[in-house]
Amino acid sequence: MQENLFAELRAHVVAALTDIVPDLPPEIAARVEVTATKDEAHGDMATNAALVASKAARRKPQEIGAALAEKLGALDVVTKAELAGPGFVNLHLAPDLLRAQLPVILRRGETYGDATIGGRVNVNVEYVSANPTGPMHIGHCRGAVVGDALANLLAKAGFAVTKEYLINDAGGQVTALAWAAYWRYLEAIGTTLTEEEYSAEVPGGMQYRGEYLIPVGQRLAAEHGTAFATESRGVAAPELWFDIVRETALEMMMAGIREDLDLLGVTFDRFSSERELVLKGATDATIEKLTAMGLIYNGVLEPPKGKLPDDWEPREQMLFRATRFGDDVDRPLRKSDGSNTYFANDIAYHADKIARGAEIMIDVWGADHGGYVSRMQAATKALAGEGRAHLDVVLCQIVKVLKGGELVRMSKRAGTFITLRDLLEEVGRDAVRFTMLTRKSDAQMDFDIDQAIAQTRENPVFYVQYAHARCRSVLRAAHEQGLDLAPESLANAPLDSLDNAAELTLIRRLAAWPRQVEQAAFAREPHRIAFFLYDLAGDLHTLWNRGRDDATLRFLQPDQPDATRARLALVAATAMVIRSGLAVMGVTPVEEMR
RNA sequence: GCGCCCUUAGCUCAGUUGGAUAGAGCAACAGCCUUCUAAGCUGUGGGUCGGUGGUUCGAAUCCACCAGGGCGCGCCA
Repeated sequence: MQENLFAELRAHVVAALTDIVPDLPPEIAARVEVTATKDEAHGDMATNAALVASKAARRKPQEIGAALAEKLGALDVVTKAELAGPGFVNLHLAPDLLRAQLPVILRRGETYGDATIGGRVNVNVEYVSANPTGPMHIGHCRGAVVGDALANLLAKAGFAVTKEYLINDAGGQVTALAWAAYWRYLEAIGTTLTEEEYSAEVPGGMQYRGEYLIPVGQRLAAEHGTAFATESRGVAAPELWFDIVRETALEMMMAGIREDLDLLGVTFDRFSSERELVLKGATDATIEKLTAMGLIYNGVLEPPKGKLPDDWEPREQMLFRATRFGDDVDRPLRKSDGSNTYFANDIAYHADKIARGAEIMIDVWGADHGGYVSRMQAATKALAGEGRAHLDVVLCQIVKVLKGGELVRMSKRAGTFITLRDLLEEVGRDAVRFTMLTRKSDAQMDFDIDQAIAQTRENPVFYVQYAHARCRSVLRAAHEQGLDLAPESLANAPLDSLDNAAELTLIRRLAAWPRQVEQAAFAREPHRIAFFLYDLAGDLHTLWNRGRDDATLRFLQPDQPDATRARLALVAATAMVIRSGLAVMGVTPVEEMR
């Protein structure tokens, strides 16, 4: 008995097909699929084996299918196999085979569904990587949840996963942060400057005017008094204060971000610092390496088509030959002042990941970075050589927040944007995480606050949580009646009495969980777990409601201890799979609804 | 102008990687509460999968072109 019923049946199908077509090429055998049927009238599973083998065997699909149906129909585990449509073979499984999944689930617990397709390959999942210039807002939230769930999913599928966050603490925005924090410092020590007078003294003008930097200024004032200002409490020479102000601001911003991540339940194995890499000389070393490979040259880029930037002028720059790896244009590595671009540092960072052993890198980015994908992939191809380490990018489209049917406006200026913390306080962690996974990440999403906290079927969070709570409620009631609920005890229960259609539908769904994990991991689409759980919850609720019309279908049947134990096994297994799925999503299962 | 993403029921969205008669929730319509079990349940109606061609046994899915929406396009990160 295999844990994955689909894999088990597929093995039977491939064996039978090999008998019928002895010289079947392996690449054809690899295309054989065993899938769940859409329509239960078509049986439990269907295979495309005859269709994919037809061409290689030079025989009609129907002919191979008929032979296949005959062989498969003779198996103990198959009650009926029939040729259908253009050459599918539909399999009706022995109910015993389906029921036998329950003891497997109960014994495996939450590890049921763990897959091996990852082969312990090292995967580095990088997500969030919000600039440490302010609190996390809702735009970061989706990437955080998607990245975290994807990493969990890949781990469950058998990959060796590292969750990583890159702190962008090297660029010009950190300089801007320091100047903004310095303003709050001047305020804290009672400067007579106005904000606009100050801003005029800041190179490029002051950014980051949100109130969240006030505590930074207060701490600087508390620790350093007026030492960082002129005697008249004006702007002192940056040499005097800049490094300390920058460090203090960075430290406090990162502490806030880590708190936010913690509230969201998002965890990392590693925080990498861009500045540390730069100080180590990683960027220069990477540029040297690429130069040695003949991939760096100095040249002038064509101006972009369409509307020109106002200050466009042709300029010679150090360029990376991204076009050699499929990108549209070669990409600059140095700014005109000779400093490195962010792209250059990012190449060095990905080289660092490869050096640390990453075989697959997955970056979760916002959609506004979509134009950056092909150049980064070009760079990793250049660094890793064809075939080895490679980069996948998951783009998360923007999230619009709705409340009371109205769009909640977000402006990053003046701190009017919704922070992640605001959202968590209003909706709660579990609802935020689940809701963020109810769309595929490359589709735009409307986050409806009212719906996320509604207690109706429209709200998938509630619906799935409620299913779990109902299972637990039945198990609690059984426990109070003195029934033995130990997994091993339930696993040994006689299960023949589980023969109602709604019960078998639920078991089929449970049996599909391992395959669902594999496919979601393969596609790098954690949202599929949310949809699976929603369907599973629906099956459980349907069965529950059947008990309203037909009391013999209720879970606890005082006069029938064997039937009760069988149903408790089903309920316990259902709760187990829901927990297992919620664990991937990072959502807490609830024991009861309040 | 170019590149990437999106377009599926009145609305919000799935769609098992190319499979059978395209699914769910909401809304609409028709039934159902002295319940371990109505913070609902059961059923019905509703579709040219944005459009046009192509690839093949077979297309919502792959390719080309077109239309609409979003994002991006040298010295921001």
